[in-house]
Amino acid sequence: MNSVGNAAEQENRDEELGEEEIVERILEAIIDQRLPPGTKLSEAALCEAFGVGRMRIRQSLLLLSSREVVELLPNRGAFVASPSAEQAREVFEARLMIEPNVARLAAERATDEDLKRLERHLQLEHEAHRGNKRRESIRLSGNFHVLLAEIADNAVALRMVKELVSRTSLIIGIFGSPGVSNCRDEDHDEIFNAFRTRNSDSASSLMSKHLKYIQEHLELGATDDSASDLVAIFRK
Amino acid sequence: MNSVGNAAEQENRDEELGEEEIVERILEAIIDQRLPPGTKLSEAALCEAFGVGRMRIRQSLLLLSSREVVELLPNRGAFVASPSAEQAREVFEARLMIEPNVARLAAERATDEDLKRLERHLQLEHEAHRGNKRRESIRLSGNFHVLLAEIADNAVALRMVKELVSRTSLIIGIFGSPGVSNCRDEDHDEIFNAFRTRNSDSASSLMSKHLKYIQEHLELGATDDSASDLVAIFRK
DNA sequence: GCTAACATAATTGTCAACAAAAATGTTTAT
DNA sequence: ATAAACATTTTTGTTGACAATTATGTTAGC
Repeated sequence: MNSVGNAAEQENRDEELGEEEIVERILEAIIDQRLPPGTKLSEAALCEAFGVGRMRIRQSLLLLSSREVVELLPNRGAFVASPSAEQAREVFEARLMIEPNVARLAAERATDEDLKRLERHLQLEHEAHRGNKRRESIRLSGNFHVLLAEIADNAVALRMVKELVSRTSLIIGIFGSPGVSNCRDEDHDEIFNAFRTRNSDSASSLMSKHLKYIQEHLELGATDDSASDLVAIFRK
Repeated sequence: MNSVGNAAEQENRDEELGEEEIVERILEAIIDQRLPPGTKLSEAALCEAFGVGRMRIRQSLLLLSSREVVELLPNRGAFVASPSAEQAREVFEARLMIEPNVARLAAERATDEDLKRLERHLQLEHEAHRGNKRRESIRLSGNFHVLLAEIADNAVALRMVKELVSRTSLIIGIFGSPGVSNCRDEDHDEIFNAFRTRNSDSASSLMSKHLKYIQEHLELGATDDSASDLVAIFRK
């Protein structure tokens, strides 16, 4: 009926949803690419989808826009952000600043329990990869990076990595090669090996190479402006 | 009359204020320590102060809370955040991840015009320092770091540095030695010299040392929880 | 005099109606 | 037939009133 999602109102039994949950749900859908860049997020549709009042939705969209994952145009409404090539470069530049350091700290601080968590996670990644389930694969790939930030045990860095990973999902959706899953899990495996041997320098530099690899396999430089996809699509 | 500010309604002539401006104004007051940590930000007072409706204020406070500079307690209202010692450590750890890299990039990318801007800024810092004007000094010290992020020309990093600098102002207000201004401008001068000679490695490592210096001159480890300041104050 | 229960006031959270703007569809004139 | 002007519908933005919760002040009981 509406384009946002047909899993509506299955959560009505549990009283009401907080805005934090709504943000998380929408974010998840964006990361999974069920909500591709440019999608209109109409307030009415979201109200029905989550069974909440307009105010909640409005706050949630404002929060999402503050994370740069939703664009809020005055009197026009909310849209899933479609990052430009320039923004994509900035996101990766920022990731290269932060995540090698996060990986280093995580390698230093990981407990045995953390290593087990990582191992379980990598198994899931492999299964999703072998099963050729693209959505699941992208989601888990991103989650690996978030998991490292959790292990690094720094809430500030965690928030930043979460935002950068979300935006990267959008970037891959726009500039990524259609068939290929962009994080190859061999890279993640290598990083995990550095963790097992407590080689934090190695973890850091491997993360650096990994991010550069992802960026180099994007097709930046082409589609200049995101004015409207239609004009780009229908000119040969 | 109200505790928030007596410079009320001087902006009514220019139609209305957008939430972005309100956020910026409140943020500025927090950075200047005119709004110390823990201050209640009542909606009604802010409405009067800025001459806008309650919705604008509500949105602004939500935005500020998403930047971790305002704490939003359900049914209790908004308060200026008072970071814990643990959070302070996390903020500086994050700054140490990001800002040395920002300084390196800025040193590589600075135009002649940028160098002039930096020089002018350092003059202002010196004047504020000599004039013993603490507020202005803190504000300008923070602004130096933001200025580097602008020169580095990365919007993502700029946003992060802005947030981290804001939170650092709160941290200094809580854990800083009362009399001393925490950024010594000699450090900033040295970093600027690295810029002049285009020594980006030096800029990076100087920034690292600078941040460590600031952190070491805080008194972390003491006041564990920020339950309520009063109980801590009135127990001898 | 001190504590607990109650009543009052103030503040925050929510909703529904209304206003404003934009997108869409229709008519009309050239 | 095309394009501009107008009307309609849809969607967003804002205001005000009301409900719910918390804070404060008062009284009653011990």
